[in-house]
Amino acid sequence: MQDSLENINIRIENLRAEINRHNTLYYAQDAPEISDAAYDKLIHSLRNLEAQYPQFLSPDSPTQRIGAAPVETLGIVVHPKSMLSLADVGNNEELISWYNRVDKLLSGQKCQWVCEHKIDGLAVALTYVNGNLEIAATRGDGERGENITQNVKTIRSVPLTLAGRAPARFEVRGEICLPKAGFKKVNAERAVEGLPLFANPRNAAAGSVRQLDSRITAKRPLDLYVYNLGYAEGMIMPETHWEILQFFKSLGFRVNPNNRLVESLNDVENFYRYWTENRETLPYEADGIVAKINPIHLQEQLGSVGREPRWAIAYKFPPIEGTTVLKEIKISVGRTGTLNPIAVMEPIYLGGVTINSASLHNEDDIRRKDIREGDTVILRRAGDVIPEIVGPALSKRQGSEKEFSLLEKLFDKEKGRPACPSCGSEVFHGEGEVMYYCTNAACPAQLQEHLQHFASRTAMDIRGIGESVAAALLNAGLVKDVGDIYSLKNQQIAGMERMGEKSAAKLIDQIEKSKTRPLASIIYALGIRHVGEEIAERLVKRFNSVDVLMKAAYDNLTAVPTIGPKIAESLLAFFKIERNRQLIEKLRMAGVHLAQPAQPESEDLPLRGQEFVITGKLQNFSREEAEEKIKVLGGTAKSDITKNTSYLVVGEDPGSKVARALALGITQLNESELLKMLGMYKRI
DNA sequence: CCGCCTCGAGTTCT
DNA sequence: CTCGAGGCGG
Repeated sequence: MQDSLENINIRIENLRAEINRHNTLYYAQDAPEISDAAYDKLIHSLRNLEAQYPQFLSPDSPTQRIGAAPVETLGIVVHPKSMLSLADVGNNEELISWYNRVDKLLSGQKCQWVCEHKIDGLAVALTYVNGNLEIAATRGDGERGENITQNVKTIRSVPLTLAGRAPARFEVRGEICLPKAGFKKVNAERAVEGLPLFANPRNAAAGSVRQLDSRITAKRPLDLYVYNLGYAEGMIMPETHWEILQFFKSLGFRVNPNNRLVESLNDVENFYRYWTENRETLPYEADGIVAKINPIHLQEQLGSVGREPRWAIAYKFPPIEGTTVLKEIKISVGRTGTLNPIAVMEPIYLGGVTINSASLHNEDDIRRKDIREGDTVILRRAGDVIPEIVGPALSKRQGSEKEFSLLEKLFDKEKGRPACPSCGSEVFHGEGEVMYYCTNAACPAQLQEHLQHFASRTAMDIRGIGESVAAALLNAGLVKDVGDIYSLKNQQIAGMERMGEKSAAKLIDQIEKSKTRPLASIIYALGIRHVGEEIAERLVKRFNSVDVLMKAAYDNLTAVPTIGPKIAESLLAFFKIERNRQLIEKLRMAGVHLAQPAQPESEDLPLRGQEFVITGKLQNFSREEAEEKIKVLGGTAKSDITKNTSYLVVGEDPGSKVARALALGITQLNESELLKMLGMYKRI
């Protein structure tokens, strides 16, 4: 046993070397040789060995990335060479005049440039001694920063031991950031735990790195991109910035693969333009580009002014937040009759797209933010894509803007009362409610939305009826209520614009198929207020047919779990309206299945009581198909994770649900595991 | 009555 | 993905 200790030490060392090699391949070369799972296995065996033989534990071991016990405070580190900040320009003229100054100082010497992204993160300096990470420090005020060594060691793209021959002592500088995906995950977790959310990835990265307990840092998917040499001792360094970056890469650092070596100012401008358009595609937040003079001797010749080097410049991207004029607040009618205020704005180009309008949700929201027609407003395309009006730019307010009042907006002079903008019907506003409603079930605007909803995938699943076809059917007068689609004739459809024989036949076919949709989908398709997919499902379980449901009294309805007074009244009101009763007759005549035999409730289906949520793309079937299969086996499929969720099925490119599942300790399944689970019961 | 958990409805652009 | 609203338990 005794003599094998030496062997164990060798095994441990070999494992560490192997893991470090894969780290380099993964982070620096971007060319992994093994799967993540295989990598985790290596880490796992190393951790086991180290736990068994603690005498071989080393602070440089890749397992130390899990973090260490908390410290009281972070220490202070004095930077041997101060960390400067960058001068920045905000437009092309400023860039050109900056360039001209430099050109003059260099007396016209031509040189190459390196273009990089200005990643929105936290600048750090890492000191390596004899190839090992010694100290990691924040930028601080440029002279002294905080010691964050323990925390930085948990970041996987930070090499703890270098892969090649390095200077005896040197400092590398870079940016620690939290990639967008990681940011979303972290915030999702915090939301679950009820903690305040980080405003942006930069704050999240800074907060993570300054943790006193590095075990918390270890859980944040931080990244490091290196971009500068601080200083180096004991080795001759390459003569250009570009070569230094390549050298860093060979040592195992992650260098941004988007960096470019270019020839002229024109190339710099092109780099900037390209990334202004495409920055949304980057995995991290970038707030601009940085252009650096490539030859080190020219950098030295230029030196610095104050706290800013003269050989580099930051060129900021136009903000993803912008201001524009709110021309008018329009009211649109939703499918349930909700009257929604929409901001119509001067078109503004923001983050790669031109935005014309944004929802203002409701009157309360508008009042709260004090948004007025004519205001210059601040528009944001936050984390996700949907534009949001943040508020008015008060400094631009003239005084002529008018406060918004929905009722005033809806006021019809001829009728002497507020009226629906589409049909002129009366408007209803429930006590204590935020939303206003159009009271006319036959309102054309509502009808179009309703038709689209009726045809939607989760309702009647009639492919081919989208916005334009729905509008066309209504305009042509072919459809007065959704039931009319069942009496459409091929020639009628083919006669409409942009509709040929073939599409018409297809549509008729789809409509025919929809007659056998599950009863719950049909009830959902009716568009009864407060009755979505979930409630429809419960109603079917209890009542089995539309006829029974129509006859159900208030008490029968509220006896169903999760159905209370509001939903019961909404159902009663719906079925009381003559028009709706006629619609149901129309559906019946057309042969739509309005009843469904009682499900064998007591029969023990294999997945009974199991709740599934699916995230990401599946390979073998669509999400809907997968959900259908789960339901057939007695399971339920939901769209959101709750504490009752049994499994999260994780497909390709999953969303923030993974984080939620982790936080709630919910079992995750990959697609093949789901298939296995479904396959086991295939015969049933 | 309040706070928690879910569900429902609307949402921009290409 | 967000907020509002409904249902229900404490």
